Amino acid sequence: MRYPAEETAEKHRRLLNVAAAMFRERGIDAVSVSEVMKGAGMTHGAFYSHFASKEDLASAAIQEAIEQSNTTLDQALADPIAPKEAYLDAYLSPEHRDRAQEGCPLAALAIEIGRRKTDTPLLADHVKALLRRVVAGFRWSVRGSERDQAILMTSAMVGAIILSRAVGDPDLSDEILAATRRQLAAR
Amino acid sequence: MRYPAEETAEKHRRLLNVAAAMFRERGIDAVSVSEVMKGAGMTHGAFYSHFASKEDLASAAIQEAIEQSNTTLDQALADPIAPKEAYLDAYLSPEHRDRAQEGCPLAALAIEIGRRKTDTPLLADHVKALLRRVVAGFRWSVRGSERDQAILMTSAMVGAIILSRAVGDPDLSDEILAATRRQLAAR
DNA sequence: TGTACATCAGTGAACGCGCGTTCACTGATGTAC
DNA sequence: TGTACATCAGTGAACGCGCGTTCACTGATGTAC
Repeated sequence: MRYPAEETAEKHRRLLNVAAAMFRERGIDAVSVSEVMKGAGMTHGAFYSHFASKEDLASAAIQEAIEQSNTTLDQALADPIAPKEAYLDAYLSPEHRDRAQEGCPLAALAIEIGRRKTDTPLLADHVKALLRRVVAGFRWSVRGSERDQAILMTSAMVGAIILSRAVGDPDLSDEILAATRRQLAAR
Repeated sequence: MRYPAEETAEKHRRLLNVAAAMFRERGIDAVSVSEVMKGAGMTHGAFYSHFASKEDLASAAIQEAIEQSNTTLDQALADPIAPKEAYLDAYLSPEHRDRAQEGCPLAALAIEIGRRKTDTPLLADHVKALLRRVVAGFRWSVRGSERDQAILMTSAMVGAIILSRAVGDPDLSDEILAATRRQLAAR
């Protein structure tokens, strides 16, 4: 049967949010179309009224996750005293490590996206924009190499979250986050 | 038919090497048992004469990849002049980025291993040993925080390779490697 | 404003396919005598 | 040293299963008049 336009748009939005969360938590390949549809309260057949393919959903969900994650940086940049420290605190926190489904898409999907190639441009644009904002928005101790420092910071943050999730050991995991935070805040 | 013991052991070794390479290149989930067997020149049925399950092969192949990757650090530590710079040069090189199949298992599999949980202890032990050797084997500019510096270095190296593989853009990819290298060498 | 009908998002059965795993079978090797 | 036979790695067909995708059907909505 036909449905009201606003209801359809709302379901589409719900689908994107559910997919963006499930993909980040478990990986794109490991999540089935049926699971996403079930998560949004529908049956799998309706999927193709919203997206042309799973590949298509993946791109849209990655874009959605990128947009969501940008608000974390927005909030840190709004900190009048120490935006860099606010960003480090939020990103390198045990909460972020334990909640991949609403966390940084780079830390959750970068390896998988690197392999599927289709969505690498999406990530490239995101990283470029991220670096630009980080270079301009944070205070850097060494002059002249701001962009290099922003790249090191980004690499280390992404790497630290990934490693903290990959080592089961809670002590080592916490230490990786804390040490990376200390080192990056000290510069 | 029965086969000579040495021939069987050789096939087992070949299986491990093929799996360690294919898993790093394409991810554990994306590689099928049949593909690994074909890569080792056998048919899929023989797989269960060598491993109890794909899960079992995954653990063994991760261990194999870890051991292989340790020789990269061995070589750098053997450098009499600048072991840290030698390690950074080898790890943060375009060659390493482009050859995941023979590269660092952390950069290739950390996210997937973080999700499957079974093999997180393997990675924890690897990271602990890696940090110990890096702390002891490299020269550190700031005294007292050697372990923190080693953790930042490891996080940044792993993150930089993952990001350099995830952004399609060749210029940005090269820049991420070069900037991370410059920043880590400067300390 | 009321009526007739085309639209199309959602349902659930069905599709072909490749997955991990099992199994009956083969036959040279390694062992017992 | 020669003979008889148990072993077991490898083959390839077959298993059930879940995947992404397709399809005939439904029926309230939105549109045309």
